[in-house]
Amino acid sequence: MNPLLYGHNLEERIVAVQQIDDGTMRLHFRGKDGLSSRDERFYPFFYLTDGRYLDDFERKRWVKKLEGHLSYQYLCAFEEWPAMWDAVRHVLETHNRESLTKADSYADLDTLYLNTDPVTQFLMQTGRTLFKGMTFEELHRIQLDIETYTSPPHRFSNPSRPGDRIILIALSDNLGWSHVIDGKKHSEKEMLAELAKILSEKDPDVIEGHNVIGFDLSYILKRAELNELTLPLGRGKALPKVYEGRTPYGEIPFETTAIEIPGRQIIDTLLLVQGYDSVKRAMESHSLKYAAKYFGLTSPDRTYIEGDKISWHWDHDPEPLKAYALDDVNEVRLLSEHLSETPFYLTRIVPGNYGHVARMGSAAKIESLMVREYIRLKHSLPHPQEGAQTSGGYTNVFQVGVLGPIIHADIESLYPSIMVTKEIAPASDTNKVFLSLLKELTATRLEAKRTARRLKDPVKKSRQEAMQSSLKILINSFYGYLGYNRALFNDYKAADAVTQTGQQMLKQMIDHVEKRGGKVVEVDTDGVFFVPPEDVEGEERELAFVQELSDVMPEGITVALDGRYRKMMSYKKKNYALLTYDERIRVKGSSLISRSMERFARTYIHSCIDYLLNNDIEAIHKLYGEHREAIQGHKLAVAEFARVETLRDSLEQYEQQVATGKRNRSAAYEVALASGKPYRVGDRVAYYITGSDPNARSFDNCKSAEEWDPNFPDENVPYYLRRLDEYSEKFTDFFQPQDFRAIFSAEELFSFDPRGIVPLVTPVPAEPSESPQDSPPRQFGIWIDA
DNA sequence: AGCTGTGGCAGGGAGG
DNA sequence: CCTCCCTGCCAC
Repeated sequence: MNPLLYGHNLEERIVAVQQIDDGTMRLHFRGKDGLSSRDERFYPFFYLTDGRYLDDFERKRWVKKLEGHLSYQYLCAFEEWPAMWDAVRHVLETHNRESLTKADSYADLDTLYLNTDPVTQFLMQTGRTLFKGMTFEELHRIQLDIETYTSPPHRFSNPSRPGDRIILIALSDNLGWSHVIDGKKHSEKEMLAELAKILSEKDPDVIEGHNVIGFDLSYILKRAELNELTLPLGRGKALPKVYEGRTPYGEIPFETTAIEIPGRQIIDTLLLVQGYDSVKRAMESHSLKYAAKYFGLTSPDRTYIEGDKISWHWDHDPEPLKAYALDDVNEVRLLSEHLSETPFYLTRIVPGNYGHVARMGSAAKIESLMVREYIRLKHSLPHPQEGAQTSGGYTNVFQVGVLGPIIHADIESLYPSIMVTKEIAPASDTNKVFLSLLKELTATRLEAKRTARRLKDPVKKSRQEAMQSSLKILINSFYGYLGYNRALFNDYKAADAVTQTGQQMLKQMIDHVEKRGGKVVEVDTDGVFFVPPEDVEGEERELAFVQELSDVMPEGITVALDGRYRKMMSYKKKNYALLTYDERIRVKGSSLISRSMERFARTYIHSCIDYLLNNDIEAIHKLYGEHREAIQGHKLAVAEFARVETLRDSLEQYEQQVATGKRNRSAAYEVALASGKPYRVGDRVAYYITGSDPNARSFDNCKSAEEWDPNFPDENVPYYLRRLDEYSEKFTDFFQPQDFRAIFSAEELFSFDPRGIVPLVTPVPAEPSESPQDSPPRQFGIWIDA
């Protein structure tokens, strides 16, 4: 077993655990051959925290005291203050000095570690340890959703408000069981006791729900407290642990609450959806209903009840509520199956339990791997570097217009490959763990990829696929970790070396394509779009050409064919569209496709691109005319022309910042304020522009989309016509000026003649390159450990 | 409270 | 009109 990837050994499986007096764990394993074996092992890893048990003042004091390589992260791991102080005192006494410096032995800390309660430690770790060797299907997962009563006129239920309470608890599991605890038949206290009883009998490994941490569990625990009931929801009747986050303004305790239930893992599908969308950025909302639809998990006869109708239903027509709640837990189960397999398999590798790994970011995962190995080596940890990274990927556009055929060649895993081949690693990583980890994870990924290809069984195949794709994300984060200002092992010079090398390699690829007679259209970071030389025709020759590119690259760097396209519309850097050989269109870039645009604009631009790539100029002219007419004739529904924005700050904060001149007025906030409704951070506001001035300032001519009345449409027609023209102007560079004017004009169709209009191709002149001494030196802020 | 990085486009508003 | 700054969203 490779110690770096401790826990990844699938040959063994822990079947039982026993605590020995001195705190050592006795773990019982069963080998793959089915034979039992026994191993006594000191429990090797603790729960790494970010020092939340230390207040800032104390932490800084220790950071200062333990200069250079420090141990504070290790010491912070102790749950209780007294235990930590004992540890510090003991270490200092043993070493007979006032402070720890470099590379002190941690032998003594092993002894101190015994001071923490091993059972608690173990239960915290069950996700990582007991689940090792298990498959996702073997987990017993229970889904939970509560419905609450809200006393009118409030919009959100509040567990502390008289009259508000839990009215239904819906449960289901992955074995086909489901149940509703009915608030009409039981008092709230009985409902909560029933929940504890069911959890104890069913004894699930995992509790799942959408916003289950932020809402359901918080609400349940608060109501239990008010009902003076202790809720043994954990294994061995352990009580849930609640960590109230310290918010500076002390509001909305829901959002900062962390909950742990010993022996069980909590999976919040809201967090999984947010994590998924933070990479993809394609979802309009992170609600359960939207996410279920987005992933195609909704059943056709599902019951929907609006949040503000729940209390009404409870009073007048309670039956549909049960169906609704059961549909919710059903969707949670499917959503979780879709998104939690990845973090589940990562718990084999990353220290931390399943619930924790599901919430961890990439940098936290890498850091925990690094720290675990340093502790295993009994070596101290470095302090984060001050400063900032100064460079990134190379991006350029060489041709604007419609071109084809197109090859997209990209360098496979550019940054990880550079780090491995050029041995770029943090300078502070004296034990050379970083690169070993990177290489080991890459090898593990390739193995999973090979296995996935080999397997026939779709379930096993998809498991390997989930494993390899989760490793890919982790591997790609190693570069980001180098430039992360809070990383213990960050190294900005190393990060810059990686991007600089990447730039060189991309330019090398561009040069070679041009040398061979290809026409480079657009490049970004690790890939090149180009029209191949004339002699390169057909897929086979294109592949051979890409192989040629690969051969001129340095050892260890591979170029692959990422895609081949009939045509490409090159617009600006990071903004383009592709026409595939099976006639599909792919649009990329914030100026061509963005959620901040009006919906009519998104479809309009998409259609224009479609017609442009298919050389149907007449259709563009027609489309433009139709849109003009629709706007002028008030034929668009409000959803088509409304803008939807997310409120990122509270209304109070917005008003205060506007009053002090720190911020401009903005339409979304003005609409929210005018509505008088209790908007909260994260709520989305849909609004449109009124009046008749095409250049109206949006913040004093805006109205909520809900107020729009199709019988008395008051949207600002000149304004929306101007928007249409602005969107049309994106296509200026694709035509001769007179052609452009003819296409995007309101003239009748019969007077428009598309013959002879051909989309242009324009080479982009090279930007004047800045000589380094001309640019002012980059200013660095003062580093503050917040 | 928790957070992987840089590069790039566009829109709104304020002020010259 | 232009420039600057800020924010949002997106590509990799």
